Amino acid sequence: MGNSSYTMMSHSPEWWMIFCHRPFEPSNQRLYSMSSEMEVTGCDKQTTFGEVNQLGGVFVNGRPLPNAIRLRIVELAQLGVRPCDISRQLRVSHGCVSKILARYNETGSILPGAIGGSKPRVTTPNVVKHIKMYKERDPGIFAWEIRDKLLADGVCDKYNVPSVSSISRILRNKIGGSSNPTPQTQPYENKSQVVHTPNPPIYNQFYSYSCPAPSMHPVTTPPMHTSQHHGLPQFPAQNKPAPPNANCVTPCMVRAWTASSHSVTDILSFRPSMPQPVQQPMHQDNMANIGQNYNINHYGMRPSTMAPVYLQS
DNA sequence: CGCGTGACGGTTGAC
DNA sequence: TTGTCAACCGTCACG
Repeated sequence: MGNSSYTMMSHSPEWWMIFCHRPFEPSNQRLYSMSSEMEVTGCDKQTTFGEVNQLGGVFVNGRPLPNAIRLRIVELAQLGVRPCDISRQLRVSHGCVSKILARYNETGSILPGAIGGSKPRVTTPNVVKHIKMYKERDPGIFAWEIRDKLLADGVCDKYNVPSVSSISRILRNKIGGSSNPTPQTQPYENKSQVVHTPNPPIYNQFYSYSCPAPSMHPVTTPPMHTSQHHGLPQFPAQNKPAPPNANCVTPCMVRAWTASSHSVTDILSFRPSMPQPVQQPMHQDNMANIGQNYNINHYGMRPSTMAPVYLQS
């Protein structure tokens, strides 16, 4: 795979911040030791990690690019910078740039998908309850009819409606219909309850790499005060009410299997030209170097004429 | 030359 | 506690 191996115990976003500030180093060589920086940042002291791609950029195999880079990619694209130039400038493979921009175009989110874990179960207690109710009302009802009713009644949507076979299994195992005489255990009963929101968030933009189950307590968006979340640039929601589905703002990785609500405009609080906030995050200098090519670019992104507003961190 | 895409090796987290 | 599985990741090479 990559040009060099790495060893590290964890990939906290802090080290990305360090990477982001490192000057370019030649490719095809093992990365610099991180020990001193890690001590400074309080991260673990494992040394040397990361790989270098053909462009000289740093990446960790299997791990998403840091949000700062992802954000930067979208920002540059919005400014009309061609993907190939973004790729070269940020030293990210063009495939990755293409992927991130395509995802952004499709979902409005710059954030990576949910890594690991299992797909949320669709046969939640509520769904089972409704299936049971349908069956009681009409013992001769077919599974596909139940499926249609779940959709029609809004119990499920097209993304989380159980399959006909799942419904049949539920009828067989949990309701014990006479036509389904093979009771079996239902391994997923009372397991993770799917929180059904119209647009479940993917991650907090400053997701950490491990966190407790996120779906238990959706919370409303609090004002984002001073935060030390991993040192990534943060963006206030000032002048902008919390999006209705921004129900997870805890700094944790949230599993979601549909589109995200964490659009760039949710993360970046674009606002009309006004005095810039005092604190500027990383990469601000780079913005000055971008040609003012305010055309709709290849990805159909309208370059923003508003300045991204960053939170103090 | 720019870009989309799939294979690949890797990581992650629920089960 | 450990292993499995299926999701995701970014890079690379190809067309």
